[in-house]
Amino acid sequence: MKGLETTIIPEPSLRRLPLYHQILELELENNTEFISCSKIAEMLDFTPIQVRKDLSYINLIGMPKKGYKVIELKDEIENFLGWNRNDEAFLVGAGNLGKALLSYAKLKDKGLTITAAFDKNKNLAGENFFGVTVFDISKFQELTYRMKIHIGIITVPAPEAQKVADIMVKSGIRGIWNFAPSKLNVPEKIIVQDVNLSSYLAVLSQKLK
Amino acid sequence: MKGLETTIIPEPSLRRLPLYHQILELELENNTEFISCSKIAEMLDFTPIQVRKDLSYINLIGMPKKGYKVIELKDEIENFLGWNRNDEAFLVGAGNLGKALLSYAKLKDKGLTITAAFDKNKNLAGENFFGVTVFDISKFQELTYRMKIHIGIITVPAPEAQKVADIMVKSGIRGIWNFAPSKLNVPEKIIVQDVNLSSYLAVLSQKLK
DNA sequence: TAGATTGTTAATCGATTAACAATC
DNA sequence: TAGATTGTTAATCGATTAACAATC
Repeated sequence: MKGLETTIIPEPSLRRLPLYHQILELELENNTEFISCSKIAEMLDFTPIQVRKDLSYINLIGMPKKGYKVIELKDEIENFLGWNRNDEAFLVGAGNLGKALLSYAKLKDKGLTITAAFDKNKNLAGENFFGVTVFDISKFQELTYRMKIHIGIITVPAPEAQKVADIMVKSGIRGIWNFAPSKLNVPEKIIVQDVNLSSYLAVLSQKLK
Repeated sequence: MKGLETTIIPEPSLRRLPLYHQILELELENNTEFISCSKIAEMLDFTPIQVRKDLSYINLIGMPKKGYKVIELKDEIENFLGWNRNDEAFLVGAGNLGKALLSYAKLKDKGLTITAAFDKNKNLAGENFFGVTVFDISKFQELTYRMKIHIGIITVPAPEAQKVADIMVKSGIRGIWNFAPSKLNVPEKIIVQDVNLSSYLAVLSQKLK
């Protein structure tokens, strides 16, 4: 039994864990057995100290002089991130961006399976993209209840995002992954994760100057 | 003439500016004339202090008791972010994600126009998506030189991203917006902006627990 | 053994938050 | 005028970096 007191991981560290995982997958393909923080850092242009600190939030001991066993560290990160559990999500907006996400098979390896897509365009209902069936948006609530889904993905244009969010909230969705460039108005208890391309673009342009 | 000493904006503040801009566009549609930091903060679930601090990096004075003129603040943010200049970019990878970006008309309002797309699939050469022509990847270098492009967007699958980055570097691209979940190996002087979905997903899952 | 690397505590740095004078 | 809000300087908080003992 572990202590009750668990240091919670800072968000910046949490965001870096998937990057470490990606490196570990590459190294595993090369049959590397051990990897050190310095090696990981070098590959990602981070500092070794930062990598070591980040990994300290994970339940794993490395070996002095050798580093971490690649397979163990990879598994432990997956474990920490919950990538071996499998969450199901519903996606709303079967346009190009929606289809891009549906086609992205790697999501499954990261614990997320999109089990159905929805769209307001009735012509799309019944279509199948990358093995995922599209339903009319009117079916969202019923199916969410029936399949006990609690993650929703929004890939509709900005002006429709709020309407979709309202439907999701009403249907009992607890977490929303929002790809529309709109600030969603939802009850406090709903988790919203925004992917805002404009912010990236602002940083890129600034750095280019 | 301004002083030589300009306080540079912290990256977190820079990333928030586009969010403020979005709010201002909404308010402008509503014909709101003035807006205060508190109002902006309330709409985005930020603190008023943070908004005020962020806006202080921008060259604009507000009016005590009233706030900022919506139109002025909007223009000044656009100016600060360089959204009235227009940069041209080439996109490589005309799959679903690539098409999603090509269809996203709002990019133009943010100073970025994608003027051509490239793909290694020769069947796509000559196709036109949302007004943008697709060329074979072999044409990338020549067209980049000729059109003096210095921003590249990578929307190919992970295993091909490095190859594309190499072509971009060789062609004189200075900034890369990378949507592939791979760490790119490029010379130090090249700016890379990664959009890593796994990091978002990690944060969302963590918060849901 | 010597040396490299981990794990962890302490120091530093930078962003966020607070405080408050200036102003309309 | 009183009160709300800006603009800016100071205090706080948290993440990053440094330092160093422990270990194989």
